[in-house]
Amino acid sequence: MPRPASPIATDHVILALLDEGPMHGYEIHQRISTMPGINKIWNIKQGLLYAKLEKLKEAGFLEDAPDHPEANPTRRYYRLTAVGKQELELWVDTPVSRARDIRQEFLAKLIVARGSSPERALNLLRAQRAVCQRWYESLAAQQKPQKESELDDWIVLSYRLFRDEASLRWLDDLESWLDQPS
Amino acid sequence: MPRPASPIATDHVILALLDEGPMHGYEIHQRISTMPGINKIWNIKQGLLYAKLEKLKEAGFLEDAPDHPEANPTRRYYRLTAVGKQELELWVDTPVSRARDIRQEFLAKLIVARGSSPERALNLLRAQRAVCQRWYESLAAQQKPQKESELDDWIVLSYRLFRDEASLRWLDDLESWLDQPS
DNA sequence: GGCCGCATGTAATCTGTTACATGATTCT
DNA sequence: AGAATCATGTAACAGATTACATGCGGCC
Repeated sequence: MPRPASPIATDHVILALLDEGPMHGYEIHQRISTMPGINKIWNIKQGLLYAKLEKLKEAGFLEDAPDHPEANPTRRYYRLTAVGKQELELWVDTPVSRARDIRQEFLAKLIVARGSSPERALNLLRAQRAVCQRWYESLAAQQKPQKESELDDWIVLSYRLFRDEASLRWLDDLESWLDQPS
Repeated sequence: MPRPASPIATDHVILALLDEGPMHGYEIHQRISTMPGINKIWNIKQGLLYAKLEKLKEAGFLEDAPDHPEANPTRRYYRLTAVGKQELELWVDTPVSRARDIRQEFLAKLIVARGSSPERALNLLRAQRAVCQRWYESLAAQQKPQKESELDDWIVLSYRLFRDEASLRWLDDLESWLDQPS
């Protein structure tokens, strides 16, 4: 199964839920749409969820759990496979590599990581901060163009500088916030 | 022709290019992929561009320009219609209504507006700032949850606060930068 | 009986990406 | 002649949304 080029956060949140134990589609949908934090980031449509579950099964990340006590023709339970678990762990511990992925994917990782352990969340936070720092520095290394003709390039660049600088400060704030359980 | 729910910036950049005069598909693609600023935001795939041109024609925003001196079976020229021009003007002067649309769509509008006139760009900038301010205030009105269970909600909220605050400062900076042609 | 909530899906449509097919023109 | 670039498109596929279809069970 080819790994998608840009990892899809929604899939991994499904895996994270199933890490708690076998679950059926409807329940997954209920859980996701009421999960604090996650339900502010995106909402998955029911139709798509069922399709995704089948795909995740084909990819080997999930398997049917017909032995589940409540499994029956009207309730189809899925369970996380070892491969799925491994995929999940890797995803959680890997910071995102594009600034635009902070908004949804990094937030999802962080929430999932916090559900696992505070240390894990802190490690992710620090790893992401280091990546963020590199983005910022490579942007800052580009100098303002003098020519009027390149002012449009600079507008885009300046936006990214503000955005990445804000991300850095936010990550710092969050770290000190999560570090001391006050 | 139904207006798409979330306006598509790429379509309007195509309209903006054609506002300069009739052009054929290949030329539009070349222009877009070398346009300062715009080419930092997105790149349109050739295959998609030709499909889009046909759709924009069906929607009445463009029309064929077979009377163009260089039009021939191998070069198909399009021209902006009055409806297309109107659609373009409206798009340029309307600030984006979701924070996430700053990154691509607002930047595209701003660059197109600057191509039209400095005043237009400044007006857009100020209108967007007002919208941004409202986002920020409605976010800031929500208080921190006390319960541990809602900390995940707060993480998402705090991210948005940082992001929107950075957008505001950036817009202010840009305004003073563009206001005085130094 | 009729409605609501549970539970699973399918079909149509849209937007976009990748890759390919086709042929003309221009450059060396 | 051959290669690069100009120029237009098609086909296959992927991801998501919307809307619909189906059936079960409990409640009023």
